[in-house]
Amino acid sequence: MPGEEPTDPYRVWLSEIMLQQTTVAAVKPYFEAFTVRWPSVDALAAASEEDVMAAWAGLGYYSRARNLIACARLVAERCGFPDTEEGLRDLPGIGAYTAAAIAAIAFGRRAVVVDANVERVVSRLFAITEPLPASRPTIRERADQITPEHRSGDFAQAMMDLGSSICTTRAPKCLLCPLSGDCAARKTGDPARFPLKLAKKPVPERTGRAYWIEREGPAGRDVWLVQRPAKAMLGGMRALPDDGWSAQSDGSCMPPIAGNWTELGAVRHGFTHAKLTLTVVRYEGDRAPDGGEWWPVERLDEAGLPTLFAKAATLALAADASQDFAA
DNA sequence: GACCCGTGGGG
DNA sequence: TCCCCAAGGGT
Repeated sequence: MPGEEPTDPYRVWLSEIMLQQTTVAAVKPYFEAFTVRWPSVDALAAASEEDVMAAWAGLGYYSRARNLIACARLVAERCGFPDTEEGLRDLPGIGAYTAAAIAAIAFGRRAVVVDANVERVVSRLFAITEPLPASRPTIRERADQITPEHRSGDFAQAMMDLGSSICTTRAPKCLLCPLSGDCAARKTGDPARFPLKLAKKPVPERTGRAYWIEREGPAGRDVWLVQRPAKAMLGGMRALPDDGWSAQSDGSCMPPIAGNWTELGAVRHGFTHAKLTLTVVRYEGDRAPDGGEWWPVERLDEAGLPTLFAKAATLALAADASQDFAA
């Protein structure tokens, strides 16, 4: 990966977007699927938004997928990626980190690449006692000082590898670390204390309901799916209808149509800033709601449901199965 | 700067 | 089980 073979800006960009706040293991199958299905930025630019969102389902942070499409279309229109940090920085979904990473790795520019790994390594190397996030400017300055003029992309990848495999958040493997002799945090005797961080706010508990509405359609069983509004949580994704729960407030418990509803159970799901208990209820009746679509239950895995609603669907289908068994 | 946005794995 | 957190960006 580092150095030798020419690095395709499209693949570098795609992998960097996918890797934002996401582990390599989680990204791998998605990266493979995307690059097979859309081998170039032009191919991705020509894809439908619906297909890309569905292909992203399960990876999380869905605004990345919306920005991915917008970015691909801009780049295709302009006949290629800009080859400077500043040019890249102006594209949707590309911030300071990603612009620096692409400029360095794909275009061989000198750039100071600072992600959470580099923050940790640098904080320890220099034993920076100011807590994050206030220490960011200092960390960036220090990172700039140790970034070489040439092959800064390889340097960045080496720093990130060091941070993810040796200079880990907990129990850093200092005995294996090539920097241990220079590490100020190691000299303090407690390197894992770095980087210092401000205490976080507690995560609220929320409750909500999801509605399972089934019919016997012309080609088999269908379930009613809706598309979530673009900007909110899980924005733009297909989902089961729900009662309007959010990270800020509980749902209303109001079903989308009147009728008999049967509680099937509940699923738990943790988001970054809220924990949710989602009760799944099934409609017993013959009316159809509006503002959505019937989706074949047999092909539900192709609907691109975010993990929360995939869990809810699994619960509903298991309840169906046990009911069929009882009958 | 603060807050919003998912998910899966490790300890 | 629970908590922490990861190759961040947008507002």
